[in-house]
Amino acid sequence: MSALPIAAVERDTGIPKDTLRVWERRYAFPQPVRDDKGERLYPAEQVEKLRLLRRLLDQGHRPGSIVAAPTEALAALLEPAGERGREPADPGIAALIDLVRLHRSAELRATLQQHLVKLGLQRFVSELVAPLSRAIGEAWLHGEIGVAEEHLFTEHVQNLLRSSISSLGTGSRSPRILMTTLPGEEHILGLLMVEAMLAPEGVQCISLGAQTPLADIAQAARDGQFDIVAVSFSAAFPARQAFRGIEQLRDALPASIALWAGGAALHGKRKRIDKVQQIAQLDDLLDALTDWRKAN
Amino acid sequence: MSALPIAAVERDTGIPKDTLRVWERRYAFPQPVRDDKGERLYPAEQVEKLRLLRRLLDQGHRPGSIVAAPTEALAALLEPAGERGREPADPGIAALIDLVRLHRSAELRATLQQHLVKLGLQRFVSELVAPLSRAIGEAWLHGEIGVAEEHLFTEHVQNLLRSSISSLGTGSRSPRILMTTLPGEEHILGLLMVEAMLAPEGVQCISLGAQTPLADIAQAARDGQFDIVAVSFSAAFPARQAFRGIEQLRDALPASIALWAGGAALHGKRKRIDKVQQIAQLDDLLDALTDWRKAN
DNA sequence: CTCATTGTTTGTCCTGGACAAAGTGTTGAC
DNA sequence: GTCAACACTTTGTCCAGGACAAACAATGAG
Repeated sequence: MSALPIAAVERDTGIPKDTLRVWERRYAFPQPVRDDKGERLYPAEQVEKLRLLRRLLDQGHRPGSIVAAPTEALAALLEPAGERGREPADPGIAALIDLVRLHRSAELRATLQQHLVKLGLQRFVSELVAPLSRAIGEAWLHGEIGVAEEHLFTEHVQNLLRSSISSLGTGSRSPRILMTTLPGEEHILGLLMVEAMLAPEGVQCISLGAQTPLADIAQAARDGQFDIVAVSFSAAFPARQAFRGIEQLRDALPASIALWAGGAALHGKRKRIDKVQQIAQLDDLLDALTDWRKAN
Repeated sequence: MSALPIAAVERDTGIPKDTLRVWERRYAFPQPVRDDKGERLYPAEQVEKLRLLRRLLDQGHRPGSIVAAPTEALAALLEPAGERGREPADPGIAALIDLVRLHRSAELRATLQQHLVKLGLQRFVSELVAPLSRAIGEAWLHGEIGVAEEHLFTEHVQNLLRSSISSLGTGSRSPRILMTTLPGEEHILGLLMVEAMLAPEGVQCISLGAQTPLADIAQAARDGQFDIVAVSFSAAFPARQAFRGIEQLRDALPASIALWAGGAALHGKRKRIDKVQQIAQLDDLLDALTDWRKAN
């Protein structure tokens, strides 16, 4: 557990091998030990710093100014965002985060269930789950919770959303929507939130889960006579790759099928793509749906 | 859609860039075109052959004898396995596969639901879902269904299993089991099947979903006072990597916490690891559970 | 301030070499 | 004939160091 080979570091941090080597050459960090074969072995604390760097890059920092900096200076860089962006957290959300942090599975589930019943599915998603996931993401960004806790949270919410959606039964009205994520995007919580917003409106939502290759999406959309294809991107997904993927998918789809794209990766970027409906917020989904139904 | 850069081919086929280049050097295949910057562009039909090669490798063929061979010869190689291994398929399973192939979502769901009610959760999993997933995997291997259809099937089964498990409520008896997959393994159907087998026995199952880093698993297992950690591996996961991961996880866990490992990746390999309970079949889970309860 | 131009940073790709681990085949003992 | 030990071959992954276009920042003109 003390030192990892380069392939493991790539998997754990999401930083490609090539980039790890070029950083070492240019910025003198990381500086892995070498084993008897001369291969790189990254000590745990350097991997930790690499994870931190990844977060900072996602926040918009540039490698030249942070890779070589000492770890303490980097930790400080995370703070401003914390102070600036952190609203006086909703007490309900703070309580839920505590449950996650303390591994109180049973209570977490019960509390979520309670909110769900009180708010109804759509408001539960847009008013609680969405800000809560953002808060969890931030807490992870600041090292306040671990990966396991984040996974635990995601699982519970997924279970809740899936069973709510299931109990609604298959929608019967148009449009028919095919939902999935592109290759490289494994997070499906966003997708489920979309489904939870739309299913109560009688929409026929079919999800393919994560990472469907472009060609297969297009094929399935035609075969299944769908009206709309919806894809979602988490904050962790590189924005450029997202836009490239959306453009390619738009080209692969017949003009008669609409393409909806949303998620944290697209926020803040003002880039627009022709003939693609970009969804900035969950609530916008309902407007987009109304528009579509008017037009068809 | 006509030619893909090397990074896209890696994503689509699962074959690493390094391997693609070394195959080109050694076996004169693939032979990508070069763009004006001198970078490789893989024509669609070569990518198709690469996908086929990937399937054959998973079946146990070796690169030296298949990479250079013409596509037609390779297609023929897939047949024998089909003829030899294919039992006179269970009519129920064949009917379900047809529903998947034809994108009959509503009927698929209804039929599955029907089987579930008839068989009960545990038999539904061990007698229907397990052989069905194997059959789906084979159908994909032989190109009879696409990625989208496979995803569709997985989603439906997941929804069904998750809501059944949810409706059981949290178990109250010991042991407490923490379930997840290791980094690189994104398939969680196996995990859900395990949970579905154990939850009716009153076991407290907590799932972290896919790809939890080793260190976080160990941490969470200690923090949550779990008795057992269970990990699963799909057929697509490379066996060597699985064994290495299991060994590392065993070392990271305190001796008081048991480690259970199972899944298609471990089948056929007779390798045993000390102090790890290897689960060959789903039914063995119940025996393992009985053993654990006797011993504790 | 807005837009176009120039300079810098940065990720990804390239070549060709190396080597250990996994796999295959052979030999010899029982 | 079966099994274990050995040598040989195959194969994936790593390495170094160079190159370049796309993204980004800085500068200057209208």
